[in-house]
Amino acid sequence: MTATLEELTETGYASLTMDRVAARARTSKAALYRRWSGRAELVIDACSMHGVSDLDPPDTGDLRADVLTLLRQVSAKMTSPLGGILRGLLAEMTRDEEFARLIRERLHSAGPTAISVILARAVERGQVEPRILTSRRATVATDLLRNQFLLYGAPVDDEVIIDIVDEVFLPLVLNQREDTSSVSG
Amino acid sequence: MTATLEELTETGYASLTMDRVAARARTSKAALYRRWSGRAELVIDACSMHGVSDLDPPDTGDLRADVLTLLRQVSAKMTSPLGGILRGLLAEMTRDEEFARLIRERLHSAGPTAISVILARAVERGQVEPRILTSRRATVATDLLRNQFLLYGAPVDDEVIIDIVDEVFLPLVLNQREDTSSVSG
Amino acid sequence: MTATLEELTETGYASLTMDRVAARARTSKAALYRRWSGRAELVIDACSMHGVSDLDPPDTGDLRADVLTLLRQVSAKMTSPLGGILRGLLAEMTRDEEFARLIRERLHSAGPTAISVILARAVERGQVEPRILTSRRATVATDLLRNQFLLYGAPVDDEVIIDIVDEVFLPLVLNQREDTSSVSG
Amino acid sequence: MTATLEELTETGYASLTMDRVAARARTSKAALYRRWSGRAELVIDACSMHGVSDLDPPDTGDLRADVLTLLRQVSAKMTSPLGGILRGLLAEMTRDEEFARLIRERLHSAGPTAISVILARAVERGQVEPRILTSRRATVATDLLRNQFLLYGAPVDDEVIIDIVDEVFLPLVLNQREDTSSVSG
DNA sequence: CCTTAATCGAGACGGTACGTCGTGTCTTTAT
DNA sequence: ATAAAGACACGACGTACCGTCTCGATTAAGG
Repeated sequence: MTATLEELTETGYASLTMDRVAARARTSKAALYRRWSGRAELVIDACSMHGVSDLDPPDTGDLRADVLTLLRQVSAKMTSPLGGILRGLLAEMTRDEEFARLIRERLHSAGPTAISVILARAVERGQVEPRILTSRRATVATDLLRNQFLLYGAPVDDEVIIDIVDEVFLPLVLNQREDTSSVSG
Repeated sequence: MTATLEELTETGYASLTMDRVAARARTSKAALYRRWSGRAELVIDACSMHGVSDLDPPDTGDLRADVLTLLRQVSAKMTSPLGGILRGLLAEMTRDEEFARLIRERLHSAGPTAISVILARAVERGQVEPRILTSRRATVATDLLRNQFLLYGAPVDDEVIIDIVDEVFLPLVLNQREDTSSVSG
Repeated sequence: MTATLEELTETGYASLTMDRVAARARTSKAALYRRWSGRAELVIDACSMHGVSDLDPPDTGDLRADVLTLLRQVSAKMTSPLGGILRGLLAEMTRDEEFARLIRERLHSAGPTAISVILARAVERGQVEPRILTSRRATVATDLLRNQFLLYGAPVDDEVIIDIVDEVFLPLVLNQREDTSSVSG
Repeated sequence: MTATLEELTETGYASLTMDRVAARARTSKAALYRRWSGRAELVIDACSMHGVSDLDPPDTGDLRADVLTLLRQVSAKMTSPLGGILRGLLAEMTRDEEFARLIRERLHSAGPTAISVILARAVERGQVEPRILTSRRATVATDLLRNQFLLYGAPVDDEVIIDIVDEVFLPLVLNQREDTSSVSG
């Protein structure tokens, strides 16, 4: 619903109310509750409909540049109201497991999906070993960025992003030869 | 306030109300608002007073064992009401930067503090290079665990914890010689 | 609202609270505030709906008897919770002129209306001159009774009522012939 | 207490709070409660100390002029915060009879006292029969004025005051000869 | 002159009511 | 028959005063 998105961008997730969404949409609360069971569901749907967390994975031919670009994109997204939305939804995951699953599906697929595309290309170029794609190392960069955002807010300092990439991500995913040159060099 | 903690453990952060805390403490809402400016401040204080996020860093003589133990302790903590509290407070960090800072100080110091103690001992044993202590790599384990908890809830699967330690943490912090022996050994 | 009246009769105007009225009516405070802007408006409406200040003017064929009966009826009414209500509303007339007007319309019409009916019949019988009906003398009895109640409380002594009628009211409204016989006789 | 009077004139009786009086007097609420048992007592004392309801009975040599002047003085008083105070105190008379008595003594003596002085002089001049002094007729003018104020607020229209005097008061108190000359003349 | 009392201001306390807001459901209108 | 508009019961919010009570600090009186 476009009214929902407008409310989200104007007042943020915490201040969004069903009343206001209904009023702005020139409809009734009952209509909202017919389609969504509550605030969180409404917001999730509004976000995923609008492709809020969609990212087009950069393709520069260089893994490091790709990852840096991706993280900067994610950081920029979090600076928008989406940051507050993510916080709010994480808080509401305590309600039930079903709802938690829904949130994960709709909101947290973006980063991991994009990073796996980037990594897949690096694997094709021989920079990264294929087994990395299915390991925990694949999502370390986005995971750390998300953690950084949640604790320290957005935008994430570019130094932190570079740190995550050069100090943690690249040493973990680049294959041996690259690894040694990067870490010990 | 002990009444706050009782409410937190019984009904969780999301369901905690000032009215109930006041009633249980046999005091008045006014008294609560005199000391704390709202629900979040009250909870933060209650938690930090009670040392909710205090951890005694394990000391087994083995870095891997220490870290595994620590992460399991943190996971256990998050399984308690503290998990919901953390989620709620992260959501409320949008209010203002001052409040966000307060939350970071009171709640997120535990993990990093404990891991740095563990790492310091590993440095003394020669397992880890001193520069790691001040690098981003030091907190990678707790950061990833926190991220895992926030996305997937508690308790965190022990396999995930082991994965974080063996796939990410140890390769990043152990020096070359140790690295090969530990990971490939 | 019947709940309001019950509260009024049980605890009086001063002790009536919106919370209790809402609770007793098995409704919500919000519903009360939607219809009435505050305690006073609620009470006014409750009283006038229930015809609290309605009086059926006595018709004995004798002006003196009629007026005595009326004043005794009013005195009896004031002895009920209505007395406290009147006091409370008079105090709240300071709020604004609009509200003051409302109170006058709803609560103070009873006495004057009844007395004018009584006087009109006396006019038909030739006991009272028609011009009295529109003069200040018409309401002297009820005005003095009200003043007496406000200063000295209810019930008003029957001697006072008789005094008001014989010493003040009748000498003022009875026509010349009657006047001389009554006052100087 | 001067602070009480200042509060009364600035915010009126209804808005007067013990906290503010204490703050303005640079003293403590405890000190107030040591001397007075509540708001009403405090206000009564403050008023009677300051002679708020003191009136100096006019002496023009003419009963009608005296009474008109007196009523106009009273009306002027009621236009000041004293009007609201009177309303508030009348409302609080429901508390207990002892308190009601206190209010009557302190606040309602002014009008009646002054009018009896005026009437006494008229008796000396032979305009009024002595028995009037102890009858209900003596206070009719002030009683009606008070009633008028309570119902319709202050200031009381001068026409009303004149009406009370010429239509009600004088016909009741002037002796026969004066009566006919005054009313019909 | 010092000490002990008493008194004071300042203000926190437990309560209670306020009036507002948001929720999720249920009812009324008016197509 | 549907859907907007909105009333409804519920309950938490944060504020304001109430009247009481506990502090130190400042006096004042007594030793």
